[in-house]
Amino acid sequence: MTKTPAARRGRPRTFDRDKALQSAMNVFWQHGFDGTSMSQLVAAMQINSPSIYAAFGSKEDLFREAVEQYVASDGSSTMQALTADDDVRNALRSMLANAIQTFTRHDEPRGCLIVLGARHLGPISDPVRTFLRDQRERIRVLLAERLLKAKQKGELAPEADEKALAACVMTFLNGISIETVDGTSQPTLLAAAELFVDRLLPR
Amino acid sequence: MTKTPAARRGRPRTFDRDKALQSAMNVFWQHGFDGTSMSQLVAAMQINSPSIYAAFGSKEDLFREAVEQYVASDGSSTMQALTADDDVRNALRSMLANAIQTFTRHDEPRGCLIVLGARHLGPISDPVRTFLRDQRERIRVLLAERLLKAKQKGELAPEADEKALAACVMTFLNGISIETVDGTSQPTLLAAAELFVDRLLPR
DNA sequence: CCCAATATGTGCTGCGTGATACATATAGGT
DNA sequence: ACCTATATGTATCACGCAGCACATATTGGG
Repeated sequence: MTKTPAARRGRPRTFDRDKALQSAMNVFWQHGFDGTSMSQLVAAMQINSPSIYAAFGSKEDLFREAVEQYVASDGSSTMQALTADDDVRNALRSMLANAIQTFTRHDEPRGCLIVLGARHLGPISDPVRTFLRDQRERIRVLLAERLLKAKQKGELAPEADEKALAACVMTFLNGISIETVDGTSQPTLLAAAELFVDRLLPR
Repeated sequence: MTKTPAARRGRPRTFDRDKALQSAMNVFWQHGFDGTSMSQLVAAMQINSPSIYAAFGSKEDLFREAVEQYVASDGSSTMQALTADDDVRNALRSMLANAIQTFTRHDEPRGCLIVLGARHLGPISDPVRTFLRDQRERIRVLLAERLLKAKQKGELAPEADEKALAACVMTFLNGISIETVDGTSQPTLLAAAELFVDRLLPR
């Protein structure tokens, strides 16, 4: 017993609900929930705000639907990579590669909607954003210098790539910030960090 | 020739500029730049907004000073750990441990101001935030399941801790999002990911 | 043909934002 | 004492925000 067409009464929609949701998802993906204003959504979806509210409920409801759509499309392909290959290493590699490509697919990279969606993000020219990025770059340089020194002292294999290692540590360090705010317990993070260092710099 | 006391004219300040800056830093640390309102700053610093503008210039100038203070205090102790120990592994371990403790030191964990400062973050009860955290938790579970399967198939050492490994991958994955919006190039990230997987899951 | 039901567009509301104008208060210089 | 310079507190500005009231338009059912 499939659902009947239901023969809806009243004036029909003049826009495609799925396409409108897709447009909304892209705006949310780029700017986060708080960083996205109704006027931006109105412009991107090409619908006036009362129609948005009528069709989706509220800004928050719209966001939730957008996230579900994201998970079902971009997100699921990344997760499929995890189970597609029989070999764990290949599976992990292709999953991470898939994620990186998804996050950088657009003109202005957006990262992961699930990870950054609750966060505002101003324009790429935002002086605050640029300022902070410079601060982070300094840390990356310090890490590479420290690793280079270790390599010269013979603590690391001569063929070790200190810049790639620094990039690894930097990524891990950035991830820690997300996790702490997420509420991941301190012991869990400390254990993960121990494991990370032990594996990254084998004796 | 040290700088003369300068014998400032006019009505003197009734508040301690450094303490006010410290208070501002804490608010920015907790809520990010956009997420912090002037009224929050007024409440935390115990100064009316005209005095804040007179003493610090603008909200953005105040934020920059707050970040510099952060780098000079909390940030520098983390970075000192990197050079304190002669052994690279110990140095990296203690740096990461120091960072984790700094990020989780307060009632509500704040992560790193440098990493998250350009991003808004609502209250911990924010339904949007909770919703997204749940989505991320699902990914962590999927990762652990995949790794457990691999362990059972003998692809991983029997003593491997799939949950700790999943936590590691999760942290790395979260970090990738930060890096992509930072503008780190795709090849750099892909290389770091390759290196990460190779080291994390040794044959 | 008229009614009920749904969609659309105009224009608004109350609120919080970052920032400031203005009058007043308090200091040093001469 | 008077002038200049700085700090403070009140009260306010114009603006953008999420959301909605209301009238109008367009459909199917009877």
